[in-house]
Amino acid sequence: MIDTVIERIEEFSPLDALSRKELQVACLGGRQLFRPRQVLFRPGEQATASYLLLDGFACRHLVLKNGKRPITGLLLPGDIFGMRSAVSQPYDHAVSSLSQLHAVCLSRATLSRWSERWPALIDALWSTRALQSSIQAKWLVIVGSSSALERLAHLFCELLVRLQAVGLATEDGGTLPLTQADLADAAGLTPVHVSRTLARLSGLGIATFRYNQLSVQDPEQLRRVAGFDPGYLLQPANAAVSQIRCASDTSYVTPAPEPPAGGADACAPRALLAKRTPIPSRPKRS
Amino acid sequence: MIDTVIERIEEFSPLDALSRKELQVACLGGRQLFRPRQVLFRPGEQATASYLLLDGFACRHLVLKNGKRPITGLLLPGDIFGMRSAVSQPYDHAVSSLSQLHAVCLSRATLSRWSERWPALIDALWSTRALQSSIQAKWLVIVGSSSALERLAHLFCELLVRLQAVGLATEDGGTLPLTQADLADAAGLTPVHVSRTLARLSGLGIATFRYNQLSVQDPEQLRRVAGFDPGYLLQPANAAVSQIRCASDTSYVTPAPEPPAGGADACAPRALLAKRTPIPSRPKRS
DNA sequence: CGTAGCCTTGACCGCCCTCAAATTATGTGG
DNA sequence: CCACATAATTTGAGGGCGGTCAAGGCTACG
Repeated sequence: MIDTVIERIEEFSPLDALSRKELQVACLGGRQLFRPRQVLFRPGEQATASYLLLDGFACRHLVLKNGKRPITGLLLPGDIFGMRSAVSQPYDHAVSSLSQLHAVCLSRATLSRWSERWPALIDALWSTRALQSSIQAKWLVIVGSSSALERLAHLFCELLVRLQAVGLATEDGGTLPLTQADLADAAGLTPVHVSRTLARLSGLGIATFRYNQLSVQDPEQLRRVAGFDPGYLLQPANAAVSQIRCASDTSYVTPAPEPPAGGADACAPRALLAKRTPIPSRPKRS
Repeated sequence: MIDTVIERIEEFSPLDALSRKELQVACLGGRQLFRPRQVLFRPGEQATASYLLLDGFACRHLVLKNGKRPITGLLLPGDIFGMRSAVSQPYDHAVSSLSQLHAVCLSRATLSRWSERWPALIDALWSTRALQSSIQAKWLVIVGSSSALERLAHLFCELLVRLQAVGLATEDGGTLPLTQADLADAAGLTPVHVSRTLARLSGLGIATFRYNQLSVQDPEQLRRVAGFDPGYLLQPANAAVSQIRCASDTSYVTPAPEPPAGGADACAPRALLAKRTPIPSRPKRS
């Protein structure tokens, strides 16, 4: 498992032999076991370390006063959490395990050491975090604009693609250590309605989810129902890095053909010139 | 307006006289006018500059095949957009004006120059961007777990706080250059239902929204209905900076009392020791 | 074999969507 | 200033999706 996880991380930023070795050692040494439904981070907490998930599922979530537990992100093997907090920012949400899981503890000291000696390693870790933000943006769109069937279908598509990246699924299915209540909280539905919707998905001959096993009978149909476009999951080469990297690191700001000097640049009012089609002011829905 | 916007930006990262001057000059020189409902950025596009909004509203949004136009973020005076794209990443959504607006064009060359000479300035700009991500996370929770009344109330609360930061509103109201259709797309509702819900908000004696004017009769009640907690809008001093800044910039990773050396750190399995209360496995819903 | 957790099923209902039409701003040219 | 067109909002009727409450079945595990 460790090796697949590392391979996946390398897809974000290539690692030389030494930094790969460093990561492997950390994985073997800092490994920890968590039981299901344990709270790993609380809101307001200042993390002293971040974690790299090796196996099992976790989630970012809130606990509201009305008892709801909205899940804002699912964490899968290969994902990292506690990164921002380990740097400086206190948590504004909670992280909890959904299944039993193994995670590697990366202390702030370790991160600090790595960032001096193997920046590519840190870049890769930040990139996986950036991907999580991208997923969150997609969730906002999905939850705000689609039906229960579409939401679950989309969630399944996403999870399968993410799990395939670490060899834990095919497009025909995989193991999802989630309850229907977890799916409900992630999709903004109730468990009861998740149950009914899963029954419908199954009845349509598209996919079944039982005993933590997702089996997709008709992958193409599943993607069509979900309106799934995997684009947001593809880490655009090194681009994901720059998304997070601070612009004051000039090595990432290509100096461009030299500014025309002076205060204000000769910046063409592109949008005004380009006279583009306006937004359809009130498009018909569905 | 320019001065209030700059003052607000300074709250994220203090500027010395020179960089403030630089920003002022840019604002005066690179200023551009956009008409309402113009597309400023398209998905897939590679921006050549980013923009600082001086007055008027804009939004980040998508246009789906079914005709829906989910709004994933509202851009207010003092907000910045095109920042990531100007650095490297192509856009994955669109940015459009909602009202007539003025924005300052900051070319990549300008950003590059600033990041060399006045990193604090760039930090401040990135911080405002980080705040937008934080808002997006909150929207995901709101859209996924609350009613139309709560969503609109929450949106109003948020907009008022954000506008107060640039002196464009009080807690009793302000001007929102938005249509009900815009509110609908931002809240994941239909315009028809927004109309009804606004009528209800007004009927309850809480707030009225007419002719682009939001008037809050009972601010306390509005916040209560919304379940509004402004915490996510407070830029935690300099913390927002680090949220984006790459950890490989070691000046932001406090070196800590020195690692115990060696590969794996003596990292206590905190969560296992701390035997915390598990997540309420299936809490009653409101 | 009993208990607890998870899932299913049914009945009921309310929120919100859809379609459609009327009404009220807003803007433009005469 | 009025006539007209367009956009925005309101209102009504009807219906479906998804929530709520509650009971019963299934699985796992001690």
